Amino acid sequence: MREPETLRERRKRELRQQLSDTATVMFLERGFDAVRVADVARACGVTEKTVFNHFGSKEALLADRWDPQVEALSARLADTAPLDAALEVLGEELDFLVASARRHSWAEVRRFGELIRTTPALVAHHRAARDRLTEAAVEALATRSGATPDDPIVRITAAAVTGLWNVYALSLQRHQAKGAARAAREVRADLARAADALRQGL
Amino acid sequence: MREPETLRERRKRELRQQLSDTATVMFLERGFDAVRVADVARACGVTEKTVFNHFGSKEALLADRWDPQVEALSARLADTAPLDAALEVLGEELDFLVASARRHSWAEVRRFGELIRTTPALVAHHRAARDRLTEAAVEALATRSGATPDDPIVRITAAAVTGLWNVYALSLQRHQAKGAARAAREVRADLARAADALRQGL
DNA sequence: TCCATTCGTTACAGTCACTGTAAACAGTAC
DNA sequence: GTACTGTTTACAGTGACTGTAACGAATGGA
Repeated sequence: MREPETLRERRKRELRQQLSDTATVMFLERGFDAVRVADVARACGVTEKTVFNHFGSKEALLADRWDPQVEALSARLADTAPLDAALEVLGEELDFLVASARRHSWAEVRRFGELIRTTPALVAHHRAARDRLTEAAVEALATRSGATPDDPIVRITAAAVTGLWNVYALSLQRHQAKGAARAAREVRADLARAADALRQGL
Repeated sequence: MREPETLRERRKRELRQQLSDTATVMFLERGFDAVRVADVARACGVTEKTVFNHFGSKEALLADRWDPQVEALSARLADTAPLDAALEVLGEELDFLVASARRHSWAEVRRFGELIRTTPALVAHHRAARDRLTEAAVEALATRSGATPDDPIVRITAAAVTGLWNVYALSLQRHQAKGAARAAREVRADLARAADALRQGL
């Protein structure tokens, strides 16, 4: 079923990757605002316009983990209870973080989080991604339950589930000083407590 | 306790109001993107720079209802259970909408919502406001319960409560064609259902 | 192997939100 | 009246993002 990749497609994919990787490193080194899109373009030997042909905005250059998470959540929600689905996805995300910490360093991972948290434009981008997550949850929950995506129960469930990402982000920030493994454990515990609260009712 | 307002202060307040009102009308008439900040400035007999002295961004020019809602929610949460507090605030917001519909017209109110929903920059602004709401809820809940603002239970509660604004927005959109009074009633019902779901547990 | 089409890159010109600064110009306090 | 203070202005920038036309290189078919 999978067509062999044509040369044009490979070049495109590789350039895209190079742009994103280069930009991410530059952002981490100098800060998001201190890097101009033209800088990233020059570093990759292309025109500024080319960058915008590949990415819709400067923020989109940052290699973040949102798309995989949205996809993972959608997939899980098809056959798992909402809260469990969220906990599984976030658990995998923690695994990914710990693995990243091994590949690079925990300090690097922390700096990445810090960058997102302290850059207004990236915070906004982050919020947009969260909305995409909620929308995906609504979609999946509606499909599963046979309700319309307008159903208030579906909506509030999706919102509550997405709230766990809130807890995740803050808990991670809170426990990060304890090191990768320990932090991951604490975050898991916080998430479990939050999920229990939702299960039991407010 | 209240100092009499000096002339400078009055001028400032009035200009600010004029800028916001003028901009809002222009946005509704021509669309957000078709109005340049310089246009608003010119319409008010002032420089573009002056506009930015009063408002931090073009989006902030739009007269929205977020600040009062954030304040109202904070206040209620001090002495009311979270879900009830949210329902009361949103109920008052519906009253306000119905009153606005009487003052202007329901069509006008709908166009305002449409403007916000269809303009990406305003959607983003809206998301930022929602975060402020959540943050205010966290603050109030933590104070009330004696927990820290980092507490996962506090966080998830705040997120779930803020989720009701999600339901509100969508429910309003869904029922708007039925007219102000009827729509308000339906939205109230949807909110009550969503709140019950949270109370009972997911 | 040649040709036509397709598609990404480039050069270039432009828009517009937003910023910094210094000078002019109030209102305010004494 | 005079010094002080806060706001507006004129002006000159920055940088993200867009549209367009020309160019060149991969592609698919003859």
